[in-house]
Amino acid sequence: MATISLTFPDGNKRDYDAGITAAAVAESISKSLSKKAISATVNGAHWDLQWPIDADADIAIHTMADEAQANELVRHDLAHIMARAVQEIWPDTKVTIGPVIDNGWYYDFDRKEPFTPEDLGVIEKKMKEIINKREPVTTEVWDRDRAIQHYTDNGEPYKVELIESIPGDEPLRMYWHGDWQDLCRGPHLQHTGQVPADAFKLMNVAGAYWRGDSDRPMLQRIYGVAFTGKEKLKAHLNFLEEAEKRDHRRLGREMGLFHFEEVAPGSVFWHPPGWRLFQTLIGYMRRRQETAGYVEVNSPDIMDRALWETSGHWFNYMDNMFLAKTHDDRDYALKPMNCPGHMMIYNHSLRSYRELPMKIAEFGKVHRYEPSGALHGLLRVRSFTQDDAHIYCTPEQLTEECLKVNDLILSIYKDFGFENVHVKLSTRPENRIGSDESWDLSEGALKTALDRAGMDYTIFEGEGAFYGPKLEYVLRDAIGRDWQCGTLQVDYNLPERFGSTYVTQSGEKAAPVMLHRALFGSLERFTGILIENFAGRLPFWLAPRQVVVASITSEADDYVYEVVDMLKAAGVQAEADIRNEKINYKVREHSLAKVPVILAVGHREVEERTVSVRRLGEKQTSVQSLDSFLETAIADATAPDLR
RNA sequence: GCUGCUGUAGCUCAGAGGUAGAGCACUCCCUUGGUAAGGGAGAGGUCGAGAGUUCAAUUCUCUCCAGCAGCACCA
Repeated sequence: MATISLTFPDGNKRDYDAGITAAAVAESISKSLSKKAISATVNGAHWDLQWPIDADADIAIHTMADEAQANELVRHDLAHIMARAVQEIWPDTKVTIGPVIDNGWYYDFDRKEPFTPEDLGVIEKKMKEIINKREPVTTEVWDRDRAIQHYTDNGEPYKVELIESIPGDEPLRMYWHGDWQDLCRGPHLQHTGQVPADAFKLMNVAGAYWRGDSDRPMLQRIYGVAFTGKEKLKAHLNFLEEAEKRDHRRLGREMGLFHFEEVAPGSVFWHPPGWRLFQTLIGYMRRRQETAGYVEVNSPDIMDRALWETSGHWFNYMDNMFLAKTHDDRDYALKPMNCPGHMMIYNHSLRSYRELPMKIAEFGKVHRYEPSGALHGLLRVRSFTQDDAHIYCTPEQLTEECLKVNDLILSIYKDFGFENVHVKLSTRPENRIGSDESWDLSEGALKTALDRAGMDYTIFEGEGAFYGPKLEYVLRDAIGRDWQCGTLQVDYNLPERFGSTYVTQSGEKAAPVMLHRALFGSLERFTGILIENFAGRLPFWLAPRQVVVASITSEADDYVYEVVDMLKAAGVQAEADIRNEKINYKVREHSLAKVPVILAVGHREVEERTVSVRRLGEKQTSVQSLDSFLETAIADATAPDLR
C-alpha cells in the first residue's frame, strides 16, 4: 500500500497509508483528540473525519474550539436532525434542502398542514431526544441511479430533482444520522451527541419558494439558530432583543416622528418632529452638493406615457408604476425615477463641452408600486424622496467623476458616524439594453474608480440595472447590521435613447455619458436607518427635538419662556414644558421621547439666571449659566459640515 | 405577489354567540412638587371593511383591506 505524508499545522510531518481517514489520523495522535475531533481541514477543504485521504496533504484536526468549523458542523447537523425529527413526527412530510446560514440554518419542507408555533416546541423536544441518543453519523458515496431509485421509491420528488441537477461527474454522497438518511455533500460530526443540546433554538416558520423561484411551489421553511455553547446562543438572543428595541417603526411612534395609514399603504405621514429631521438631512445634503458643484432642479411628478416609453420604464417596470388616466384620455405615470425628467432639462438647450460635467440634483419624490409583501416601515415604501442627481460628462471625464462621487459619499457617511462602508458592484444583467461595448466601458469605469480609491468591493454578476452597471454602498451600523444606501450607476443608454448631445471642442456633436447617483438613497430609508443606528438617540444636530425647558414650579414659567425664546432665536429647537406636573414626571416623559437635553428651572435658576442641564442617558445634572449653555447648544446644533 | 399569523380606545393588551374591559396617554379638579410615573374625577370604541349562517354576530364562515415574519421582488 502506498504511503502518504501529512503535514500538521505546527509543521510536523507524519506518514500514513494512503486512504487513511481523518478520524484515524486523529486517533494516531491521541485518544482524547480522536474523541474531541469534529472534522479536519485537508488542503484547505473542510473534511469529514470519515473521508479517506489519498495523497500528501496539509491537515488540521478540528475540535469544538475551532469556532468557524464547529458552527458550520453543528448547524448543518442540526438541519439534518430537525428534518429527521419532523419526518418522525409527521411521516408524510417531504424533505428538500436545509443549508447553514448566518447564526443558524433552515430546512424547507413540503407538507399539507402548516407548522404552528407550538409545533416548533414539539420538534425541538424531538431533536433533543435524537441528540441524546448519540447515534453515529455515517456516510457512503452512491451512484446516481441508485440514489434516484431510492428517492423515487421513498416518494421524495424534490430530492430526485436535486440529484438530477447535480452535474453527472460529481459523486453523490449519502449521510445517515442514526437510521435517517439524507443526500448531503458533508462534512458532518462524528455522532449526534457532539451537537450541544442547549445551544440551539427554533425561531420561526415561513413560506419559501422551492429553489427560490416564485413560479414553483411554496414550501414551509423552519429557521433555527445554533452555536457551540449556551452562552453564545444567549448572546445572540440578546442581540435580537437589542435590534428589536431599535425598531424604527416603534421608535418613530414613541418619538412622535411619523405614522402610516391604511389609506396610503407604504406612504409616510410625517409629523412635525420627523419632518424636521427629514429637512435637516435635506439641508445638509443641499449644502454638500452645492459645494461639490451640483445645481438643483425640480421636474414634474406626473408625465406622459410617451416619456416613459422613451426611457424604457414603461416596458420594463409598468407593473410597478402608479398610472393615471386623465379625463382627456391620456396615460400618465407618477415618476418612479427622476432621470427622464432630468433628460428633458439637459436636452432643453444645446450643450457645450464647456458645461460638462453638468451635475443636476433633485430632491425628487418618486412613487413605485412595490409588492405589498415588500413594504417595511420607512425602509421599504411606495413613495419616497431621493437625493438624486445625474452627472452628464464626456467619456474622458467618466472615471474621474465616479471617483468624486465615491469621495463625496464616504465623506458624508463619515459625518453621520458611519466609517465602515462596503461596496457592491453589480454587472450587466441578462435583461438589458445597450451594446456590449458600452457595458464594457461602464463596468470598466466603475472598477477603475474603485481600484484607484482603494475601496473593498464585491462583484455581483448579472445584478446591474437594465441600463447600466451599478455600485451600491453598504454601511455597517452601531450593532453590526448592514444597510444598503447610496448608489452610483453608469449609463450610456439613456442619453442615446433621448438623443442627448453636446458640442465638442471641434464643433461636432457627441453623446454624453450619464451617471445616476444617490447618496442617502431614499431620505425615508436613511431616516429609518439613522433611528435604528442611534436607537433613537440622534446626535444633537439631528435630534428632531433638541431641548425641553421644564419648570419645577409655576413661578418659573416666565423664565422658561425666556429661555426657550433665546434658544429658538439662536436656531436651537427648544420647547417649553410648564405643565402642572412634577419634575420627575417631566424628566421621565422627555427621556423616553429621547429628547437630548432637558433644562429644569426652579426658583434657584430664576434668581441666578442659570439652567439645570440634564443630558439624555446621564443621571448627573449640571447647573450652567444661561449664556454658557446657549453657547454649547449652538455649537452642538451646528451640522458637521458647518463646524 | 406567495405562505403562515394578526387586526378590540391614541398606545400596550384582556374578553365573550345575547351589541365591551384594564393600564398608560387625554380633559378637569386638588397638589407648587428639585431630576425616570403625586392624588382624585371624567370623557373616549360601528370590536379593520363587506357579505353569509343564526331569533341574535364584535365573537362562527367566506371575501376584501391593512399589519407582522419569511420568500420572491427592489429601475
